[in-house]
Amino acid sequence: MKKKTSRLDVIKMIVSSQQVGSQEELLGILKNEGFELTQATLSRDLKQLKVAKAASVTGKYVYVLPNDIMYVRNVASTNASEMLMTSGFISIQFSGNLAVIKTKPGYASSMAYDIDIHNYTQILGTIAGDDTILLVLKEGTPPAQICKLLSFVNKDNDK
Amino acid sequence: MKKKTSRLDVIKMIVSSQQVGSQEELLGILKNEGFELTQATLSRDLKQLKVAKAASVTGKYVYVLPNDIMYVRNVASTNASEMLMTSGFISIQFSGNLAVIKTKPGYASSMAYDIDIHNYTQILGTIAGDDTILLVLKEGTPPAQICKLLSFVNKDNDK
DNA sequence: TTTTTCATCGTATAATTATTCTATTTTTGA
DNA sequence: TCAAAAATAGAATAATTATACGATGAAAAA
Repeated sequence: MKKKTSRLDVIKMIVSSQQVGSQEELLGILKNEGFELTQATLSRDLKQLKVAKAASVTGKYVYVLPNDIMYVRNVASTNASEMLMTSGFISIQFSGNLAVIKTKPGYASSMAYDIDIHNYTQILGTIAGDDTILLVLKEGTPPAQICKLLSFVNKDNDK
Repeated sequence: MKKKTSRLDVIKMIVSSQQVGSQEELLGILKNEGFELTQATLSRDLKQLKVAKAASVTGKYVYVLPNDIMYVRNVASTNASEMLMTSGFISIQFSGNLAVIKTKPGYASSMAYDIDIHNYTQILGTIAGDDTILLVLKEGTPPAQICKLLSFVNKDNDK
């Protein structure tokens, strides 16, 4: 009851915040959190939470929440924002599960390409004209998340 | 090599079109397709493909691809869909009342044209880039129906 | 050609995870 | 409250999957 659901919540938090490679390992972490349970119970918990074990880019198997199942974290994009920002970006607007990016003339297709190669799971695909890019977003993805992905974050001001 | 990559492709198609619950089971299906391999190799393949095993709504564990992409088998189907199947089709994904079709580079516009001329009432219109097509669907149209229209039907059975 | 390197894969086995069976606790309904 | 039903979980084990190791073959280098 109370105990179980709170345990499930903790499991979700652990799994989403660190790389857990086995149920034994997760069991140890839970123990530190004050949860005493066996591997059998944990297995049932994970099944209920629909947590999956998937290969990560590092070649290890880690547990992932159902929302992240398809998500491979490719973190080598520190310069991605720089690239985007310097390649004619003008604006981005959202409408439902679509986003429209305006660019300087001629910049759209190369910028769309830059977006494409990242294989963001939240962006199903892009179509570029000359100065406009249409992004089709995964359902339910908040605009802020897309902005963050594309590093269109407002770092200095809000106006 | 050639053999391995084609095998990986087949695995992707199988996993995306049917509910596979174990590597043994998948091994059997692959055998029917003419692939001889062991569970060890399959385990490695799945790791490379980043296929995950996750609990499904039915309470069973099934393998899932790292995204929602529906891969399609390239079998000749003699009708209008043959054209689609042989013209660079790669994958189709859905998001709300939109579908995004990925094609080989350069194939999108001709494929979109092929779709357009059918005047499907469930497809309001298409927009094509170089390797991506956006389909705007009539509201409420289930993805499966679109796949059927476009003859992306799952021919999953054991023959 | 010969050697080296690299990728692939099978065998056997280790490691991991799911489940059966049973016990205990909690909830429900009268 | 009390009995029945359902939920929860542990122990043991079955089932499943990953991997160490060695073998093989193909490509690359010498």
